[in-house]
Amino acid sequence: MTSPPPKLDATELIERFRRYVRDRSLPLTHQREAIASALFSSTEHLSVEDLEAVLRARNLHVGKATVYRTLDLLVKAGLVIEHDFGEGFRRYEPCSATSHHEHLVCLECGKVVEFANERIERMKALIADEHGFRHHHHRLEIYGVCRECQGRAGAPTGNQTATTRESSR
Amino acid sequence: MTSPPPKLDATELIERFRRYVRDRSLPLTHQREAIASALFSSTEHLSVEDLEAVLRARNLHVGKATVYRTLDLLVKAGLVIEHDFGEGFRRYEPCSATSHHEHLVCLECGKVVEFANERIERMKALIADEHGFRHHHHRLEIYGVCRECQGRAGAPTGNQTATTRESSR
DNA sequence: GCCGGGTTGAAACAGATTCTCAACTCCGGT
DNA sequence: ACCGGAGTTGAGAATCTGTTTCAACCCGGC
Repeated sequence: MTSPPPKLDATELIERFRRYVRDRSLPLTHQREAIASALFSSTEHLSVEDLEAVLRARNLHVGKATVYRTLDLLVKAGLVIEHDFGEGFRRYEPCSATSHHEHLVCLECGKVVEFANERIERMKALIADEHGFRHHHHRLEIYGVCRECQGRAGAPTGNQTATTRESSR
Repeated sequence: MTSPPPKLDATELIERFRRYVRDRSLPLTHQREAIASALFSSTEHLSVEDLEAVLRARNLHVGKATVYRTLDLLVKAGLVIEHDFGEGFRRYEPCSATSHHEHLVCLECGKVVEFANERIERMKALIADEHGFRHHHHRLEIYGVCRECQGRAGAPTGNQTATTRESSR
């Protein structure tokens, strides 16, 4: 069984971001703090739209151009991971403390469940080797229908009940 | 050992497409034949832009809406596989005769190498199961640097133009 | 050849992301 | 506190991929 990977503390991430920005003599603006804080305070895979909603809820006005620019900065700083689940837009996730993890995505409700698997990790290194590639990173996403959604639509299979809800769009 | 997965013959694929269309009482238009033929005659992972270039080179004029619609049809027919390598657009590949395969992508030159791995295939089914997901499809891409590119410079000193693979998206 | 439903293509549209550029902010030096 | 300049911001325009619209057109059965 795979356990839910705990995230780094939001405060720790913010601190690292401040350091990153300062070390490069870049200005630490209110907008940057607001965006980083909003994103780090979540454990979901947020879209830009989601993020803007969080900021609005905090009564902060930040232009979308700035949101995109700051996200790029956070990715470059290695504090945020960018995902593309094939929805036509990207999602962003605070950098996890645990090693690389993969994603199960429900095609019906968009729920994303994370899992880590040591064997897959090893295997992908092996395969890269086998083909003479120096492995850099990889992406593995499994798309399917989660238990809850199987209960609803077409599947005549049993309708067992709830599992933990991890994230929804 | 993974061997290069051979494609189905272009003629065979075209024939299947004709059958698919006919069986559904859909009209077999010149545009559909042209698009299918253009795509099937390639073993690459073509973008819509690539495909339009092939059509132009054959002096065929097909509207882009039709290209997109026909690609959807081919995917539905199971004769073409749609890929999203996170570049901001999709690529299409004639359906291979072999089972599902994965992709190794070189970050330097953009080369794509295909491989299949039975164990990964099994493992992903297992993981989906474990989380109560009905598996639909998945995507696994390993990004790294191929042997040829490792031979060349690694430092940011020189700078070959070679390939511009700097996908900002 | 006629007819009718499915198809086509140009252009409008839609959604995500990037670009433009004048106004503004951060921050180190004074 | 004040200045100055480099870097940032934001509103909107622009871009890019992909979809929708709709009148004209083609395919295929009769």
